[in-house]
Amino acid sequence: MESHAVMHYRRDNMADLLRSHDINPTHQRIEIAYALFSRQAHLSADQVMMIVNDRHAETSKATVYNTLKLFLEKGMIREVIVDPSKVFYDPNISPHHHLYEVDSGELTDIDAHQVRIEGLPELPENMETEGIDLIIRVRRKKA
Amino acid sequence: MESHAVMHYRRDNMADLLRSHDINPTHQRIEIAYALFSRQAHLSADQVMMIVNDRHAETSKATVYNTLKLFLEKGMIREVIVDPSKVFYDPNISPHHHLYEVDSGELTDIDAHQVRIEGLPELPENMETEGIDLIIRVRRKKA
DNA sequence: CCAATAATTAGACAGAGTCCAATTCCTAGA
DNA sequence: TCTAGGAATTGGACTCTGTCTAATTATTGG
Ligand SMILES: [Mn+2]
Ligand SMILES: [Mn+2]
Ligand SMILES: [Zn+2]
Ligand SMILES: [Zn+2]
Repeated sequence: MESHAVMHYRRDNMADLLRSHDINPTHQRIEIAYALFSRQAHLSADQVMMIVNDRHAETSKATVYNTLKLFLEKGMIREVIVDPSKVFYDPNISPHHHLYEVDSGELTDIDAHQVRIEGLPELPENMETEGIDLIIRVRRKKA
Repeated sequence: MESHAVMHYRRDNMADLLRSHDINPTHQRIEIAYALFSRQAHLSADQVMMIVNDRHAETSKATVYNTLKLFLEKGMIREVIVDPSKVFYDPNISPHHHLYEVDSGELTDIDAHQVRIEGLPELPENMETEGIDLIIRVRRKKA
């Protein structure tokens, strides 16, 4: 007996997920959300574009970028900045860090609850933390 | 009486600095190193380009990019990936983290010695850490 | 001084992301 | 059911960062 069922994201969950983040569900938005959430993977805009238009073209580049930005603003996804050439979008919004394999570009999640960061300096009074990004850059040992 | 004199980088230090990193000093490389080290600032390639060609054009875009990459390979500078649109180059190679003011793009150093990061998972046997990047993203409090 | 090598260069090119005006879609009300 | 108007989508031009290449220029050791 499982105490926590693994969340499965199906296409027909997407409209509710979108609405719960104050986003009007449309065909394109549902497809883009489904690309990210069904895979639970870190995808670039270009990868989202290819996934969504795999069978037949139906979503423009402008819409992919508009939509990812909208999801971001509404807090439905996160962005991960590790590769200087492209942004990755992350359907996992729970507090977590990243392990980045620099050669392959593979990104792995690290639960933030098991990590403690201590000794950070106080922020100036008029500043507030928006987020703390911890990235472990790893590479395959040579030879 | 100061126990530690603040390091001042002058144009005529640059050739030795370059040589100490196994880099052949040339006019362009000296100018680019001087742009970074005299300011001790985090600069984008484009900013370096503008600084170096401020008085009169003498260094091409290709050379700026070639040279920054060379400095990086030789471990003379670091790169900082926080902004999705451009890389920052950092003349400070001592272990440190970054505070990033997302609205202005301003980057501030945080000495790594005063920060402890605990609870990171073990790496797979065939992997090695290349670096740990900790970025505190802050924004000005609204109103 | 000369030949070999190293460094620089202009400019073409590529990829990520933005922008805009025109079109299409959706929905609330009549 | 029809329609007006706001919301969303679109193609494609555009910008910006960074790469590449073949030609030129600078440096160096003999
Ligand atoms: Mn479809
Ligand atoms: Mn000069
Ligand atoms: Zn993640
Ligand atoms: Zn720094």
